[in-house]
Amino acid sequence: MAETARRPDHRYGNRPTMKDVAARAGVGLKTVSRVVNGEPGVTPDTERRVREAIQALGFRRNDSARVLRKGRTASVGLVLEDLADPFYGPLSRAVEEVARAHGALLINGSSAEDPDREQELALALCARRVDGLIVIPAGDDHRYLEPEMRAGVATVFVDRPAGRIEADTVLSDSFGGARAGVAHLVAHGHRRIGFVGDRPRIHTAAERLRGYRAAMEDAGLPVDDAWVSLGSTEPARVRDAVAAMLAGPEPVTALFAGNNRVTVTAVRELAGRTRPVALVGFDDIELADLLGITVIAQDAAALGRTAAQRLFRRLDGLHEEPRRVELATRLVPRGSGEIPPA
Amino acid sequence: MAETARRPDHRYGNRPTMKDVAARAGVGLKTVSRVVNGEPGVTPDTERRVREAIQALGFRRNDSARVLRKGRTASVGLVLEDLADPFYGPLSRAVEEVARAHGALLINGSSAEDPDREQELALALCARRVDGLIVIPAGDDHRYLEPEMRAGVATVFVDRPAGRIEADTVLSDSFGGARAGVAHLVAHGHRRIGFVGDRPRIHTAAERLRGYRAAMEDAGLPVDDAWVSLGSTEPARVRDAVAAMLAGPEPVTALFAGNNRVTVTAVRELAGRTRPVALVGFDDIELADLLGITVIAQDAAALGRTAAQRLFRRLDGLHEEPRRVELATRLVPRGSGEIPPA
DNA sequence: TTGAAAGCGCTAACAT
DNA sequence: ATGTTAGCGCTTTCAA
Repeated sequence: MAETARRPDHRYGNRPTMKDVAARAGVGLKTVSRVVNGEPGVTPDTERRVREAIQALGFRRNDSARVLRKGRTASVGLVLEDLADPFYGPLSRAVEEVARAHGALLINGSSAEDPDREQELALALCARRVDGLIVIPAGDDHRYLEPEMRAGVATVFVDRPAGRIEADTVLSDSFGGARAGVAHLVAHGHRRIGFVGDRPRIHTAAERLRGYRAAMEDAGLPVDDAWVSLGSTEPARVRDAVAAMLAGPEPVTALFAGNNRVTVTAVRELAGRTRPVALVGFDDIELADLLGITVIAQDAAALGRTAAQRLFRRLDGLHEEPRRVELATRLVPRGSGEIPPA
Repeated sequence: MAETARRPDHRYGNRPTMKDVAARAGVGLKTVSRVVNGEPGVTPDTERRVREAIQALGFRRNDSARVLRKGRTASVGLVLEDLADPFYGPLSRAVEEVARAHGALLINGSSAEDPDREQELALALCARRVDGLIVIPAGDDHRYLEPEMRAGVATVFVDRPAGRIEADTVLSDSFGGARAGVAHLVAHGHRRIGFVGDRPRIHTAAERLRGYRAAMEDAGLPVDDAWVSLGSTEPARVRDAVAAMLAGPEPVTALFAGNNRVTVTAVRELAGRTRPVALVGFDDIELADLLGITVIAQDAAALGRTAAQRLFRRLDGLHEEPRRVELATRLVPRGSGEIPPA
């Protein structure tokens, strides 16, 4: 009596369903559902039989089907720039912890700083019907998310603000941080200070440059165009920029590095030189303490945590105007920022 | 003529469905499906009308429903130890890149080195019907995954082997790497060498310790129990371990650090001392070049890439015995490992 | 070229 | 306490 497959076997390797469990346990489908979901109204004996059938068949609930019916996926999406960047690891982890506390899984992807890829990723996540979306923008126009947000996808932007739409946003105080860092260099006697940062269309890069200019202006210092260099954070580009600022008859005596990638390369470049050059970098870096690198530290985990908390508050039904939160940065003097002008 | 809601509005904020698009475009449901999925057999004019309706309604295909029907989710799960650990960032990113090349999304979660949490996460991913699973094990018994793997979830273990089941595995050569690192210290004249590693039930920690013992034995050197310390990688624990080995009348003259977390703390501890102590660490670390830290480097990205490639080959129907791949490590001398005994 | 009907595996609503 | 029915939004199958 050969039993023929009831279902085409291209799917899930022919996994058992609740129906199969019900048949085996000799109960109704809904009873299995009750046991699986821990709902009340099942006698201990029935429950035992159902559990045995589940065990014997190796049944596991298909959450895709569940999602389709319930309308919530218990998952949130995180679009960031590069999972491999040490700045985003703690941020992701913090988002994950909050999600976990709310019983949700985290789906994440890297935009690689490409606006098209950001959009493609964000929309793919929406198609998966993530309950919420946390985005570290690569692009500066997020109107493509409007239909999704109207349809109920809670969305929070982190690290950089949303472009051309209103949305919850959690940022670090890039402007204030950079201003404080540059002021610190000024206080130590520097007058020719260079700024090497990320591409200008990146919000944080622009803000930090603005902070630099503000601090210079506060001190009544002029800014020579040759002291400012924005662009890719590729080591070669940064190295060239640093070298250029240190060349010539009136080289800068101090540098402000716009983010962790720039700082790392700048430190390497300065290490090969004899004349001491002061340095303050935005973002803390592992082992910066041992190298004596003065930094403007921002709390990546707090950024992620704050954003995720906001997201889940929205999912819990919070209805209010989008809010913009700015987290303070902290100057950590370790030596490199306290070197006097040569 | 008030139009009443056809669907309860607790779901997806009442998103339009293909049915809605079909009604608006005045075509059948299947025609919409054809357009959305780029299937042939639709006249340009019909397609245009459908696209207009999609645009007007802000329709986006519900992939949950699609998954239910098709049986594949185009997503893979990654269970790792801690997304915030700089070792796992590049690994995740590499997995993501491969997944992306195959049109799949990545869902990842941290086990926090807790076997129960690893299992909970892995099974939650299976319930979501990820097509495949990449696991960096926290536990040492993975029989719980047997039903899932039989049901067709492709599974690859990375960084550490699976416990009590047969499965594809991608590892670094921890034994060989540690052996080479310790041999390097021996070659520089050290006879009393300490080993500080992670908890012994973690496979890589055990293998590296084995490599340490092998190198010592190769050199005909005895190993004093006081020179070996395995346990948590918490800074306090590591600091105490290092301090203990450096105390007493016959302190170690060199240290082998079992992983990146240990190395970082060991470097900090040694930096505060006057007597020079040689150090070789397993795992490369950012800025280790500037600090002159000699390391056994492993390629985290290659680990992730190799595992993901294996996974997708399985998903493409590869049928063969589970294989175990071991990637070579590389000794990178930078100074700390070449310090002679005090 | 197009569409109607069936059904993926589950849960909500409503019997019994 | 338990079961039956309908239907989530899509794809598959088959007919027109």
